[in-house]
This record gives sequence, C-alpha cells and structure tokens, in this order.
Amino acid sequence: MPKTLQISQSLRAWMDAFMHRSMREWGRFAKSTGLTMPQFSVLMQLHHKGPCGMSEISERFEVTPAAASQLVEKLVQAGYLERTEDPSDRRAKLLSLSPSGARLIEQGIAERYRWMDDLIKTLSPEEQAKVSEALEILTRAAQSVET
Amino acid sequence: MPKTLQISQSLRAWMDAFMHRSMREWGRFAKSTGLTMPQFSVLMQLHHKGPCGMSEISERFEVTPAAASQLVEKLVQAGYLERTEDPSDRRAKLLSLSPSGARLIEQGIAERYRWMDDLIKTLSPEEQAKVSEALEILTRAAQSVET
DNA sequence: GCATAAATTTAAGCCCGCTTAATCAAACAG
DNA sequence: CTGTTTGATTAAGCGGGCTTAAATTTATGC
Repeated sequence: MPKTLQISQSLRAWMDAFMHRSMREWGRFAKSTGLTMPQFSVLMQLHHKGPCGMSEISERFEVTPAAASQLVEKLVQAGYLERTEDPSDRRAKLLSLSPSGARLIEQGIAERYRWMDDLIKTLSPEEQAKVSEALEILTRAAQSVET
Repeated sequence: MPKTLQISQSLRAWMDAFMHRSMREWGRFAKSTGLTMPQFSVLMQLHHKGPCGMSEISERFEVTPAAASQLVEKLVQAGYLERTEDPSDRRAKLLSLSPSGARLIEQGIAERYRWMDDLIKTLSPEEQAKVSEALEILTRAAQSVET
C-alpha cells in the first residue's frame, strides 16, 4: 500500500471514531444546558474566534442577517452573550461572550475532552510520545493550510 | 512539562482545529443535500454502525420512539433508508441505508476529507510515517475504550 | 387463551430556526 | 443637505424536531 493512501486511511479511521463520539457529546451537553445546537455553535464560535460583529455571524453560519439577529437575541436574553454598540459604526453591534457564557463553554470543553484524557492514559509512555509528536506535526500543518 | 499533560494538549489543539472545520463542512454538506442535521446524523449512524432497529435510533439519539419514527419516516420517503420488518420479531423494524443513501454518505465523506488529504500532501514522507503510526495507535485505543 | 408488555406509529401541539418583506437608524456620496 | 446604501431588527409564515397521549400490532407469561 502506498504511504499516502495508508496515512489517509488511518486519518479517516481516527476521525470517524472521534467525530461520532464528539458530535454526540456536544449534542448531549448542549441539550443539558437547555441550548439548541445553533445557539451553542454561536457561543463556540465566539469562544474560538473572539468577539465579532453581527454580520460575521450571519456570514459564518450562512444564514440571513435576520436569522442571526434572532439567534443572538435569545442568547443575550439568556445572559450568555453581550451585545454592545460598535463605537466606530453605530449601526453595527459587537458581540462577545458574557462571563457566564464563557464559563459554559469552558465546562463543555472540559467534559468533552475527558474521554480523550482517559484514552491517553491507556497508552504506554512510548506510544504517548509518538502520538504527541504526530499531533504536533498535524496541527502545525493544519495551521499553515488554514484559510 | 509532564508527558501526559503535553500529549493531552497536543490532542486538544488538533481537535480544536479539526472540529471547527469539520462541523461546518458537515453542516454545509447536509444543507446542500436538503437534509437537516438530525436526518443526516441518522444516515451517518447507519453508515457507521450498520443496520439497526428503530429503538436503537431512539436510544442513541436520546429521543422518544415517536420522534425516531418520524425522523426515519422522512428518510424513507426521501429514499435514503430502507425499513423492513424484522423476521424474528414482527413488531420491530430493521433499518438500513438504501443504495442512494449509502452513495450520499460516501460522497459526504469524500468531500469532507479532501482538505485532510491536501494537508497530508504537505508532509514529508518521514512525517507521514510518524503520523500514520500515531493515528493507528489512537484508533486502536479508541476502539478498546469504546462503550 | 388471555391479560400484559413491548415496538412502532399517528396525531396534536409547542418551540425553534429560517426566510422574505418591511422598517429604522446611521453612514456615505454627490 | 439629500438620496442611497448599509447594518440590524421586527413581523409573519413555513417546516422541522420534539413531546405526550392514544392506537395498533405482535410477543410473552401464566
């Protein structure tokens, strides 16, 4: 088997195994907080990329500005988001996670990665070293390919 | 830095980078097919675990049997799922991907992993070998931890 | 064989996300 | 200053997913 095909297959196998678990767990966690997945995704986005404007939400999620506005409105009501006027353009709004929103996401991340930590514990030290190195390679490559 | 912490961090970094891209792409693809995420998830589940009964859907997605039934009904109507009587218990139903459903998922997977293949191409042969080995270790570990 | 339990389905109703269309306020171009 | 464009919001309406409750069919225990 050619190398490139082989690694491609290992990557897919891992991603398949991981994605299923991961998406289910996000869903569960979101549900346990009373948030819907779209709402949760917005919080995740803010956590990942930092504060942004309303239009960025609408673009990133590929929905109309109206939809974005309604989605954000609910999160503001729930106290997870802060929506302030953009000083440089008073038509625009600036969105950021509230402390409570940030706490929620941190907690979700912690829960979500717990099984991965358990998984790592089952590896021998040599395996851990190999895995660690490989992941750094991948992450570096992913950053350089980032759009 | 202790090994276990280090690998845990590399794993998280990679997963963060990967998950965001991945979930967005699944969403896009699902939308392009006219399916909703829950519908799509059911197809994915079937693809991943093979045929199963109605009750398994309801358990796995943590929804009532009624909800599962309605969800499946739409997928059957759309021609992506086949629903047959379980010969060993005529109350139960057996669900499996139709050829068209299988094709859909294969295509989604192919599109979804394209960027990963591009990513792999940027690695040197030695890096590819390391990554490949590490991913096999992880996948094996994930399977043995599987609930 | 009969009462009970189990696997699904159907129907009614709720909330949510999304869209389009209309509205409003601020920015901008002449 | 005025007409236009831009960013956001609101309202109305559609379809989806979900739940509960009721109905149907098939298995099971005694």
